[in-house]
Amino acid sequence: MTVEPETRHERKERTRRALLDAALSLLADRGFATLSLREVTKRAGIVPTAFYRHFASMDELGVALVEESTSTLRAMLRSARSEPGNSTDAIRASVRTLREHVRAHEDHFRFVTRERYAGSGTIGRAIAFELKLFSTELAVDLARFDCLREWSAEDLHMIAGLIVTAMLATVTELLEARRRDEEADELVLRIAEKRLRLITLAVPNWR
Amino acid sequence: MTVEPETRHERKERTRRALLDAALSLLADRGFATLSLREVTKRAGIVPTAFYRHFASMDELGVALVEESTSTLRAMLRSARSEPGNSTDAIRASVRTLREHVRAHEDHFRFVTRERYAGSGTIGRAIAFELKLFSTELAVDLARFDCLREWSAEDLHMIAGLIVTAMLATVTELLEARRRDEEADELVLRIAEKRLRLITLAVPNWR
DNA sequence: TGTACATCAGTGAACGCGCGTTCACTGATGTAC
DNA sequence: TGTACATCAGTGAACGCGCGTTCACTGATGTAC
Repeated sequence: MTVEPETRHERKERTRRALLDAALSLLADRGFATLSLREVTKRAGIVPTAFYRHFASMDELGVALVEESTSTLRAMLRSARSEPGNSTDAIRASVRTLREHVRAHEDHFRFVTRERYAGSGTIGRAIAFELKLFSTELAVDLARFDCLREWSAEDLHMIAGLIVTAMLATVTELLEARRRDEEADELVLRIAEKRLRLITLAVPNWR
Repeated sequence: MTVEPETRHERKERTRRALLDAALSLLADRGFATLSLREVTKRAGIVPTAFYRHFASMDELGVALVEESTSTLRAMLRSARSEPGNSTDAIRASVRTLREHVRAHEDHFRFVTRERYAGSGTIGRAIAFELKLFSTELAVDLARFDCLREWSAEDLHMIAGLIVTAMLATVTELLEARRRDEEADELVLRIAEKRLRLITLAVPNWR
């Protein structure tokens, strides 16, 4: 086993990563606002004062977590886009995609769903902004469907918002249905599918 | 102006009320977990140690807030129940009822929507439990409608959950649309009505 | 390649502060006779 | 009604602790020649 040479830059990046991971692991059952700088550095294995080599404040670390998390969300949206046009299949596939991504990045999804309403600080606003963007992108996607082509912008945003809200509810349900409990997981997915199906069934009757 | 005589019990009750109100006002833009006992007692106008004459811990105060808030929620459900059977009118009336109750008890609604996902402590669990109960009661109400009479229990709970989720989203939107901004308020209500209408339109197509 | 200097991630001591909780207390209200 | 004692909401001093932030530092890595 040879010793990997590591540049100063690489080492710094590794410590930054350790700080972010330390924060994420501490966030498993608490809100971001209750995290202390000393706690995070302790778990990351550095001295408190070294924190400032990476972030000016805990708030700045929080913003970095939002950025990471939203790029996870975006990756999910990209996956979901390449799915069948048939609505029943699309729903099925979307929900499965959601499950996969939630399981692969539980900490990011927990962070987003938990901090969304946690306060009125920088983090909450950043998350709200990203989710709004997310909903808007979904509205654009929906507009491509034949049956929705003539809907007004407001109505498209309304339905996109409803879908995002329903999906976020599913995310928190998945996070509560503890990993490995296959049965609870499947129930959550079945209800999630039903919710989406209900929404699509309403479309032909609109107006 | 005569001096009101006050029993020891009345005085104690008044201080307890002051503690709850102090907490609620501090919760306007922060999470419950970030509140300190000293801060709450300071705002309530008593010395920190006197806190223990009323609650064994901040957590116990939090539970008292959950109880208060859920009784506010129940009062709202009761109002909503005495509404017209016609679905369009019922939706309109429900949304207006929601607005009224939110405006009358902003602090309770903010507390519930914010602490719902805030952590995994006693408070979050108590709120989740109450909302589940709320959703179940709504499912029972829905079962009385002709068009939903033959739905399975799972499907009724699914639709009730969707409605509760949509309504909670409306609550946070109302809390964000600052009081007095009549225009923003009306927009929120219009979208809220549309969401509910969309859900009801799906019903005849189910199965 | 070798040397001399600059950079900078991480260290460790120190600071003042607000925290939750303990304790013995005060003095007004309540109760028993 | 008057007195003597009990209750108990609220007080104030004190404690040890973890907090964020400052500062001068160390020593390995990077750079210029």
